[in-house]
Amino acid sequence: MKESNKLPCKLGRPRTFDEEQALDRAMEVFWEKGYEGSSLPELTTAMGMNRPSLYAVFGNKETLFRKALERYQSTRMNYCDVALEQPTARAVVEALLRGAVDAQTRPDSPHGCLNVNGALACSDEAKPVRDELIARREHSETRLRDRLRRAREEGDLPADACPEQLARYVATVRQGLAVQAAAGVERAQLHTVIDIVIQSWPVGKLVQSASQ
Amino acid sequence: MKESNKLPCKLGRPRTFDEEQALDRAMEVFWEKGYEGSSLPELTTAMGMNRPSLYAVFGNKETLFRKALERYQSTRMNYCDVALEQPTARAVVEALLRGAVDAQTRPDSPHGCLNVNGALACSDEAKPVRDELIARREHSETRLRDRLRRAREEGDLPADACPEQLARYVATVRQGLAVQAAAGVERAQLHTVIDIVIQSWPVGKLVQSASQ
DNA sequence: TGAATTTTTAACTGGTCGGTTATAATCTAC
DNA sequence: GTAGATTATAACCGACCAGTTAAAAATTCA
Repeated sequence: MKESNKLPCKLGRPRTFDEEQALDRAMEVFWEKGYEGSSLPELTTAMGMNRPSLYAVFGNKETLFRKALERYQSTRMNYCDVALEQPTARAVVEALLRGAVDAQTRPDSPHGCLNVNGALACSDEAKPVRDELIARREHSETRLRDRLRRAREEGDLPADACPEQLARYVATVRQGLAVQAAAGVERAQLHTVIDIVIQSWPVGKLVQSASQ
Repeated sequence: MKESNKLPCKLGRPRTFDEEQALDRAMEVFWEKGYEGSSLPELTTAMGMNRPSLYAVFGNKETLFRKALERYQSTRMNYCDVALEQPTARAVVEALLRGAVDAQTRPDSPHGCLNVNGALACSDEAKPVRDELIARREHSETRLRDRLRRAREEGDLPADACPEQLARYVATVRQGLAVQAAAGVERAQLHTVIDIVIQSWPVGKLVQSASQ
């Protein structure tokens, strides 16, 4: 059984590519064109490697995509951990949204979020990867929900606040921002959207009575 | 010049399909699988017609998609006109968002919004289609912005409110809801997201001071 | 009946898809 | 220098893609 040893052996002809850099390039192609919109010739060209090497190192297109997702998580979504450690729920939400917008509008990367761009609607063949993306977005929402539950316990949110609902709300805004970023909306404009969310945080009876 | 006469002539072999119904089926396929994820065999099967007829009646895949977009606008986005005629900005926004969620979570239709699902990230070949969708979403946002401007003139919104920013915010939430709906989130849960938006509307200095 | 018109059917076109195979090139270890 | 290991190159595979063509079938009108 010939298992793909990822470590480039010292024996044999040397590789002409760096595995991590190649994965970054693949991530960017998927990010910009989606899973189905990315062809193998595009991927191999961007990655600076030939097709048999791609299959030897990364398996196939789907496993390459999943590894690109992992890479995206560890290099572009690292603001999430920082955000969830903020002292207040309000600061958590703001850091999460502003971090998302900044990551989604970097001039040196495709715009939008790979976890949304990768596959939103797709053919039956691509549905496993779409479901993977859905699961990742849900996981992110779950982490926020748990953090908001803690905030309520700490008195940082009103006792009648609903962490599930608030997390769903923030996740919705975040995904909406991703759609806008993918469409080319400027970073500054997206931050003004976050201003509105933050101005009215936390949403509860206090705000409701004041705004009426 | 043989222009495609859409009207089925009384002469010749009769059609086995209804043009409007066929377009509805095509719309649903594009809605569920996106422009690139929809193949011609899938489309012709769903539409109950053969390929030469499809080309004779609808042009090609891209023009079929654009006609499906028109059909979507006139049959599934008709809540927009009603929403924009609501008496207050708050009622406009609520009708717009609730109408969107209801249209995006109908049990007899694909979930999500065709204007987002159709093409978010795609290959170079499909970019004209993607740009058409972006333009349609922008147009929708522009209509809301104009309505909010009117609301400010009418004193329905604070004088220091920013219609552009508010419209962008609502559009962002709306597109976020579309992503969530496409992922299979329940209608009721999405309505609770709207509850939050509406509770804190209008967002302004009043709310800001109250929430702090 | 038969000519004209339109649609259906089925096969075909060149091109691209993801994935594989065989061989040539390039390295280390001995 | 040579054997063994690994990668690069290029051609190939069957399947499917969007789009077209040619002929058969079904209708109306004369």
